[in-house]
Amino acid sequence: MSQKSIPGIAINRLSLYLRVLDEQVKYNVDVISSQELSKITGFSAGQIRKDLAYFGAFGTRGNGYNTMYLRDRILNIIGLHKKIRVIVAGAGEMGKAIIRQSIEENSYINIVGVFDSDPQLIGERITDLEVIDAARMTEYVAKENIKVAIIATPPEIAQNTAEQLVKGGIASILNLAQIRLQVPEDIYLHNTDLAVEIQSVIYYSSKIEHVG
Amino acid sequence: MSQKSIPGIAINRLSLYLRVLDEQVKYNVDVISSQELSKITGFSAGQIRKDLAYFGAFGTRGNGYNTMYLRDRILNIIGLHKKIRVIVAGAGEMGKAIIRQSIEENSYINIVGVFDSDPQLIGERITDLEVIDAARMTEYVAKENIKVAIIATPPEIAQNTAEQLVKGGIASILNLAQIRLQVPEDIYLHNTDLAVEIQSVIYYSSKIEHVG
DNA sequence: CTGTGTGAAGGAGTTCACAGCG
DNA sequence: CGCTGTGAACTCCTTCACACAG
Repeated sequence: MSQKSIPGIAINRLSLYLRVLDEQVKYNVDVISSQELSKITGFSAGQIRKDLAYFGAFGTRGNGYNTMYLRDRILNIIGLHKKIRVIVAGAGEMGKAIIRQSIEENSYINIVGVFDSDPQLIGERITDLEVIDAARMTEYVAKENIKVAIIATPPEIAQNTAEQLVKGGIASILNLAQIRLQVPEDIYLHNTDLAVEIQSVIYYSSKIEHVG
Repeated sequence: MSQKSIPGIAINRLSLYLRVLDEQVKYNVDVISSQELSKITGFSAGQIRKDLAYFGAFGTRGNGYNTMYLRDRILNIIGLHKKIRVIVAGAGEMGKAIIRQSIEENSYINIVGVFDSDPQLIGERITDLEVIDAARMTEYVAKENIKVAIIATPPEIAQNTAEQLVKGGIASILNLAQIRLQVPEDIYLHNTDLAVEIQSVIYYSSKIEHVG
């Protein structure tokens, strides 16, 4: 099952191709070339072809890619066709932002539960989800067989939250808390640290005065 | 001023070293080795030394790095010592989350303005900031000479927002909206797309069943 | 003798250019 | 002929191993 040497970032790009394909399908465009995808996404046409070729030959030579077919292929590659259930730990502003964005702007992300330990938040509704007591999270993950979780808690409790998720049998975590987490080797952990991203942007703000 | 071939990701790691150094200074640790930094951050000791070496020789051989000195050097490298002013476009949940995180958890990010076009939000306070009418953003950026902005608007208005920022003279943008933006070449643009990150985590959730 | 600083080797990801299929 | 699919070249980043300073 281990495809040899697929760049991790290629998966991120597939998500972006998917978004473009959704639009094209909506506008009744049947076929799109790597050249056109390149113009829209900003990635090179060669890279797009290579990304797709990692997983198979989805296009028609001399013609391009069928938008509906390619979209379907990408959904299958990422695993979105299975509508995998995702939970969010933390119902603060970051948790709410994630849930709203996912529900309002992305039909492929299926968030089924939100947890928080703040009694003020428990029971509150975020879109159509009711915030559940975080004390019940481990049990929920185990019982419902949840494999993907997003940590959007304050940094102080993020490690403990991760441990509860692991205890419940989680496979994969997106950590949005501003702290490095320790998890067993067989758990996939991806950190997205917005403070780090901001600081990186600050760094470049002084480096690129009129290039060229 | 163009340092030769510094990996972009190295800057992100510097931000993380900075966070560790802050903690160590707080606990009155005077000296830290690349080995110890490695244990805390999870990056290899060699990589840490190399990252630092891109910018100079900050350690003492046989001893390690002075925590306060190294922290100061990193602040200077990233440009955080100048307390560069940052604005946020969009006062929805994502905007609020960013502002709260920055103000409560990160003393190096200096957010000075928030903008939104929703009359319901204009005038509302987020921590100590009052939401300003988005119609005044371009003028504000120009007048106050703001160089760094975060876009946290709905995707539909993100491109227009970017254009207003550019018109005002922005240098560098962190885009959190779920859309690809077009900006002039001399503007540094970094996209962090949480939907893409989630989908990537979903992809790996089915790929890494008990590695090894 | 410890831990930094660094060239050199290795690996990962991207670009190039073209062969090959429709 | 056009555009995909792909090996080979190239660039970028990481790891390695050791010289060297304190």
